Amino acid sequence: MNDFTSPQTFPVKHIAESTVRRLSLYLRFLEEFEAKGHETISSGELAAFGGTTSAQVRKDLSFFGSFGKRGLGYSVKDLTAAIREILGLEHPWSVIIVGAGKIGAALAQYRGFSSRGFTVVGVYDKEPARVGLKLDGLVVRPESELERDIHRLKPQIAVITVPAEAAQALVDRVTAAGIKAVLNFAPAPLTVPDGVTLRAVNMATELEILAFTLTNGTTV
Amino acid sequence: MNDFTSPQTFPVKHIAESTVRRLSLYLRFLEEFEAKGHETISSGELAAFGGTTSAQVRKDLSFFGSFGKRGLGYSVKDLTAAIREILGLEHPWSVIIVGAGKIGAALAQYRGFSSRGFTVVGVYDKEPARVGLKLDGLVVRPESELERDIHRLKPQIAVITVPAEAAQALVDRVTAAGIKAVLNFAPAPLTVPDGVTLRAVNMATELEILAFTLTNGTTV
DNA sequence: CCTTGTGAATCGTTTCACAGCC
DNA sequence: GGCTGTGAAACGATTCACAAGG
Repeated sequence: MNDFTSPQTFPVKHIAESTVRRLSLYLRFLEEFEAKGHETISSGELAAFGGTTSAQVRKDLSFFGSFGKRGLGYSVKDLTAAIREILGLEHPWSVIIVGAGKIGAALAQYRGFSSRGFTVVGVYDKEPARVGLKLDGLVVRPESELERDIHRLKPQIAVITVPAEAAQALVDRVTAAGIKAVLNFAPAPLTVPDGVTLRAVNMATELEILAFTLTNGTTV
Repeated sequence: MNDFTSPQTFPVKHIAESTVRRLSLYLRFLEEFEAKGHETISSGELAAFGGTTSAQVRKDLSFFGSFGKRGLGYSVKDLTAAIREILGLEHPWSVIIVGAGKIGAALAQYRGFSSRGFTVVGVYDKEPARVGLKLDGLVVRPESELERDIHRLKPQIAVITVPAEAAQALVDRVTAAGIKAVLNFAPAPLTVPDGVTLRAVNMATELEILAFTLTNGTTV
């Protein structure tokens, strides 16, 4: 299914979010597997880890090419490289964090980002009391510097960790300044201009889904 | 479709997670709408807020009963109450947080939980340096007290915010002690016994989905 | 013989469209 | 006339099952 000349161009139309989420999971497992010195892996082993089926694993990969050998499985090394490339992790991404409250500060210092190629290049807050605080080598900067810094450092991704009321105005500012993707932790639904990607993580919603499941038996 | 005698029993078989997630979103909007003094709302207004369609809103609600009046819309007050009941938010839930690192501490102090009926009744860490720290009125307790406290306070939900390596062992302990739902923030896939619900939030995966979208154009 | 890659079948979710009711 | 509630149609994702290839 893949174009035989250039393994790095993926002729993709539309990929389901669930597929991308699983690829991210497979990648994590492949890295562990590689660290343990294993050379090959089958779709079944990958599936066991991801809580899915071998057919699902093969289908997920088939959207992007054929990476395995029949009868043998996949080269751990090659598949790791292929998935990193599919996900766009071959080059690092620059991230700014807008809001240096508890969650913003926690994310700024979170090791899991840098270890996967996401570099936090700036943390911003409007509170003078927080500006200047050191978070793991980064100094919190005033929100007034946002536009200047975005033009200078060209980060692609903004993580929004301000209170709900302030979120939309800040998203408007960072997207106007050139940010192309937004990860929203504020409990408010945001809108972004065309061409900008938006994802939201809502802690309260996650707990509410648990509450629903607890009260309605084994549903969901 | 609803049983006419008791509005609080919902004869539900299987509800999609996406439906529950949207209900949580509708509830947030309804509360805002109520605060603004509006008395009724249509499925179209609710849809505009949730980024969905009026048919979707009506279908979501139809799984649980009929709450509106044809030609008129929904009573904001009644629909708010109905969704709170559907989600199981009529009574408060007790939550423990396992791991008092950056993210655990941030969640322990997060207002968005308590304001929606989730009460954090304990925060635990194994590091002696963190035990005794005060987080917004809660004192970090030693992990060794987990079982005793779960038996005593009967929390239903555990939020796991320890490093990946430690996560499975702690989930085993809290589920053995009686926890029925787990929200996992550790970047490790966990397994839970039958009858226990598990959800995972992975910050790195969220960024990776953004990276995929950025590198693959308007896909996902 | 084992495991991949993939059309075809199945299953689940969303959208359509309209009858029913305020 | 306007909006809900809901079967039916359309769409999308997952699972099946098997041909192809090491």
